[in-house]
Parts: sequence; structure tokens; C-alpha cells
Amino acid sequence: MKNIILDERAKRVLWAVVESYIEKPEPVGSRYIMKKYGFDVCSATIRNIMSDLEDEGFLFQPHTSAGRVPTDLAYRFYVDYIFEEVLKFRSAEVKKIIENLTKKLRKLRNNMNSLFLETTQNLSQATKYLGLALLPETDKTALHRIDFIKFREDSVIAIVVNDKGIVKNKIIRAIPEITQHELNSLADFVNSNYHGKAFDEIREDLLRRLKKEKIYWDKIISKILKICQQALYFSREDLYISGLYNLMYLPDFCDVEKLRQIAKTIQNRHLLIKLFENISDDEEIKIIIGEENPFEELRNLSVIASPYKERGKSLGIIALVGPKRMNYERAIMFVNAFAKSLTNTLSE
Amino acid sequence: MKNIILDERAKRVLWAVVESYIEKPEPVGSRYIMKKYGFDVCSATIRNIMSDLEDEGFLFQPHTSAGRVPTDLAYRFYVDYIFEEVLKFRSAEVKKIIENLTKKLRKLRNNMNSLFLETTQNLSQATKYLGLALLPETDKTALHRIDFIKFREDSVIAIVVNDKGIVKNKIIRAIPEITQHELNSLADFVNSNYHGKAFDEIREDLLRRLKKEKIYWDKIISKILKICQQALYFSREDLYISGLYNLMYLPDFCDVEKLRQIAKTIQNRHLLIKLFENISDDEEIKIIIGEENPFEELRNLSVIASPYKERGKSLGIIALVGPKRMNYERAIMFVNAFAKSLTNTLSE
DNA sequence: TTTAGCACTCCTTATTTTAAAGTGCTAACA
DNA sequence: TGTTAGCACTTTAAAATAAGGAGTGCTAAA
Repeated sequence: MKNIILDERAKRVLWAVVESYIEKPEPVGSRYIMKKYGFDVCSATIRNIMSDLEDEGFLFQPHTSAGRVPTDLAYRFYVDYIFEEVLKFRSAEVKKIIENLTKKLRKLRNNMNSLFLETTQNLSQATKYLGLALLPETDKTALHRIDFIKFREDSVIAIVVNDKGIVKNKIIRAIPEITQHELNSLADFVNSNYHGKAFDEIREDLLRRLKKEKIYWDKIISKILKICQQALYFSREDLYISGLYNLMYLPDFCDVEKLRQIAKTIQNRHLLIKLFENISDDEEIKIIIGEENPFEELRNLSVIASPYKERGKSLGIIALVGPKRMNYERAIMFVNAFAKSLTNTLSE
Repeated sequence: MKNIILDERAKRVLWAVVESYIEKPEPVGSRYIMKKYGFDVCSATIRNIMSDLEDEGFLFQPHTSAGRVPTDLAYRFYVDYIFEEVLKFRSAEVKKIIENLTKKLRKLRNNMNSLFLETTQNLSQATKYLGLALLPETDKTALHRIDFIKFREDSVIAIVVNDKGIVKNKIIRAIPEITQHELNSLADFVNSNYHGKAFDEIREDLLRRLKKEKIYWDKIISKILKICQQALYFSREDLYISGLYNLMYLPDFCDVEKLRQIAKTIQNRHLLIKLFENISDDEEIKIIIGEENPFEELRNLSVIASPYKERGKSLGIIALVGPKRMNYERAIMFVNAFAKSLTNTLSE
């Protein structure tokens, strides 16, 4: 992106156009801007400025003789502009949201399922956008306990509880010779050696041990440990999604084709998970506007995401998905507050 | 419903109108019916018949000088009419679907999650309607194994595996004094006494035992057994839903308001679960057309549902939800075939 | 550099027109 | 008595036309 220098007045105009369009999704005219935002130059001047802004790629004219509509670049400008302000000047408001929510979530502290369901539902309710939460990546959490249960002839159900209290189970095909007794020993072995250790570490250590102790060639044990390896590997699949129909009531998706498109996109959990996996943890709040999105299907939407943490370590992500013409101020505020609340709750 | 006697010709006309409307959602005219369905009377005669059918409540005219549209009563007539035929004359086709699907599902036999996901997805894919499956009611299944895991100070995670290999977990608040050791004893006790027994029986028996052995007043044991009671009670919440956007591409839901409505309705899992819970198991295939539905929100839709079984005992339900103007023939055929496949798979 | 003024463009909405589909009725017919 | 041919009448959907309005771009003057 080339670095464009806009004078102060041009910035004010741009800001006003975006603000106005977010408020009401209609092309914005020069006279309207002048009056509504108290400019003391006449509309023709505003017109010139808007024309310049269009040349610079910030505004777009649906047709000659129509007002202007912000481009993605304009939203980006707007967001960068208000971002600091939101967090600074609305901190009291944020604090209050955090307090109330934390109080609510505290009760669900031990039940991750309810905790995240409640979070996404509230997030969507508060903003009327789509609320999302990606559960902590199991691989990065620690083992609380594992159990193996023989099921029918040739299967083993592995039940893994991590230190967040999330229970996962996996059905593993196994040779019929394995007995429940052997499985119990295996569980005991893993539980006593690896309780509290991260899953990726455990898998590595198991592999090391296998090689070192030369039991690699003992068929049965090797098979058992392979079960274990399988049981301890998790793909990321726990995404909570709330409030699709909230999106469907927005004026931005007011025709049949758009509604179908959005329902199809949001139904695609896989895509959303991939999106959130790729968001780095180092930013407090990540904002992806329209075309900035790596995924084609999401390019007419904006995403506000923030990691939630436990003792400074990022666990997962909560996010809002809404139209590009989003109330960014409110959205940022809420995502921020909700992520903080979740962090508080999990760190208690 | 009053019992109306239609002569053979009137029935043929009614049938033709419904068939035609299902094929293309446009009011059906008398001339069209005459030509397309090979009546050898002239259109005026058909017109008279259609007028009679309207008086009887089978047809509806959007406005004078428009063709006729079937009412719910007409669909009901149509379905009753073709029902037997479908199962009889298309049994070869059904057989083939069952064979193919059973082959596919067999591999997922031990993994209920995948099994039902695959089923609903295929069902929706094949019909372009909404595919649904209600998991076996846990209460009616049998205990395979239970485990209690102490989690943090004041919680216990109960992990229950039933005889279908479905794993459920529950977080239970408990007094901090309980140790993992005690919980293990409890699990051992339950597993050795109740393995293979139905959950509702187990709960009852536990209660009886409590009273008989006069340990009711021992606080600790009483508390532990209460945990157990809680762990063994399940509300029905596992509903698989696939293909919402398939519905959204149908001409029946071609305007914004209808799309919003349907998304909102389908998102309401609770409602759908209630609907399916109330469907009795004794019918092979239950068809609910429009106004027949007990729930207001579903009255512009039709539902085709069928229980799947294990050794003759009904476990749960699979279903299709689509527009009233549904291809009932195809829908009935597929629901029937899919339920049978599932039954085969589970009974193997 | 800014402003007033004005012609021009394009969209939106309402109105009218036209064509087509289909009915309902009447009178004749078998 | 049921069926048919014929025709006037409704109503809608689509196309054409007209009116209104919002907003621009440009020019010339301040």
C-alpha cells in the first residue's frame, strides 16, 4: 500500500463519510457531509475533496451523480483512526462490560462448553453480528487424565481430559488381542508419567522412549503405543458459532443471493477454523477488513478477533464476523471486553 | 376432517394438480392439466372439477383468473395416495440405496459421531432438503462404562460411555472432601453392578438401594450417590442438522423474509428436538404436512421422519425437513432407505 | 483557493400500456 | 344431465414511459 498523505481536512471528510455510511448504508453526498458534520466550507469544496479521495482509492462512486461509498481502504483508515480512541476513551464502559460478564462467566468456570456457548451468544446478542469462539487448541493444553476403554471386538475408545476440563474422545481401531487390562496399564502409565504435561511434548517423549528402549519391534507394545499416539493427537475442530440469523437481519445482506451466500459461508466451519488458526497470537486485537481476508468467501465481511489467555499464554480466539460496514467502535469494544473477561475467568 | 368422497376422475385431477405444482411452483391451469396428464375431456370440464375441489378445500386460487394451488389437505391426499406405491413399486430402487449406503456406513459402525454426520449429510445431499438425525436417547441405552474424575477443588467430571459407544461427559459440582480414590470406588461399584443395564433402570435401582441399606443419612455417601444420579441423567440434546443452505436455494424460499424465517427456525435446535421426541415410534414413516405440525414455526414446512432401530427396538429418528411442496415420493423413499440402512448398520 | 450557480446524469418511483394466462358463464350439443 | 365450444372478463406480470430528485462536475467570479 502506498503511503498517502492526506491533509487534516481530507481526513475529517473521509472519516465523516465512513461514519455516515456505517450509520446508514446509502451513498453519502457532499452537502449532507457538510451540514451533518459541521464543516464551514461549502459543498463544492467537500465535493472536490471527495473527488480527490476517490482518486486515492478511499471512496467509490456507484455511478456518476451518486454520492460516495467507502472502499475497504477507507474502512481501514477509519479503523486505524479510531482504534486507539476506543480503547482509551471508552475504557470505563469496557470495564463495566468486563465486570458484568466476568461475574456471569465465573459460574461456568468449570464447564468449558457452557462457558464458550454463553460467551458467543452474548457476543452476538450485544452486537447483532456473528459471535465465534475457538476452543483452546488441545495440543497446547496439558493432560489431566486419559482412559482407554475397550469397545466391541476391534475398537478402543480413548477418553482424554485436559487441564481445562475439556473432554475429548476418539475411537481407535485396534487389534482384538488387546485386553482391557492392558489398556488400563497403558492409561496408568501415561497418567502417572505425563499428568500436567502438554500433549505435543507427551507425543514426542513417547516416541523417544519407544526408540530408546528398543521395544520398537515388539509388535503388541508397539501397537498399543500407536493407539496412544493416535489418542493424543487432536485436530482443531471446536468452534462455537452463534447468531447467524442476526447477520441475516442486517441491511447489508438484504437480497436473496447474499443471504444464501452468507449462510453457505458460515456453515463452512472448516474455513472459519482455518482462518482463526492463522491469526497470530501476538496482536491483542486483529481486524480483517474485506479484501484483506485470505479467504475469498469472506471478502465481503469484516472480522474482529482477539485471543483469550491464561497466565499470559494465548489459548484460543474469540471473534465477531459482520459486514464491512460494521460498527467497528462497538465491535472492537465488545470483542476486547469479552476476550478480557474470558481471560479473567480462565486465570482465576 | 370430514370424509369427502371424490369420484375417480376428481381424484385424478387433484393428483395431477399436486404433481404438477410439486414439479413447478406455479398455479396450475385446467388446460395444462388436460393436455399434460392426458385427460380426454375438455378444459371446461376440468375447470368444473377444479372448482368443486376448491369448494371441498383441496385447492386454492391466489386470485380470480389464476390457476389453482394445492392446500395442505391436497398434499395430505397426495401423500396418502402415493405412500403405498412408493414403498411397493420403488422397492428395487430403495434396496439399491440401502445397499450402497450400508456399505458406506458400515465403516463408521463404531463411531456414532461420524455415522450420524455422514447420514444427515448424505440425506440432505440426495434430496436437497434438510437432513436431521436424533441420536439414540441415552436414557434408553445401556451403560458400557462410567468414570469419575476429580477436577479442581469442587468439581467432578463424570464420563459415561453407553453401549453404542457414545461418550457423554458432565461436570458436577461436588463437595471438596471427596477424593479421587472414593470416586474410583464409586465407578467400580457402578461398573461392576450395572454394566449393560439401561440408565433409567440403574437410577431407579440406585435409589432403591439407598433406601434399603439405610445409608441414606450418611452424608458423604449420600452426596456421592447424588453425583452418580446426576451423572446418569441425560437430557436429549444430540441433534445432527445438515444442509440448511440446500433449503435456501429452493424456489419456495425465494424472498428475504422467508429466508430469515427459515434460518431462525432451523437454528432453534430445542424446537426440533421437541418435535422429534413427540413422534411416536410405532409408525415406520411419519409425515407431517404444514398445518399438521404442532409447532407454529414449522407450519410452512413438511417433515418426513422415520425411526431407526436395533433389534426391533427404536433408538432414535432420522428426518427430512423441506417445503410443503416437497417431492414426497423421493423424500419418503430416501428417508425410508436411510433409516433402514442405519438400522442394518446398528444391528450388525 | 473557495464559492455560487447551473446544466447534466443517473437512479428511483410511479404510472400507463400491453400481452398473456386462465377463469366463469352461457348456450348448444350428445 | 353431463360435456363442450366460445367468449367476455379479471388479474397479473412485464415492458414502456414519465416525473422527480439527489448529487455531481464544471465554469466563472470572488
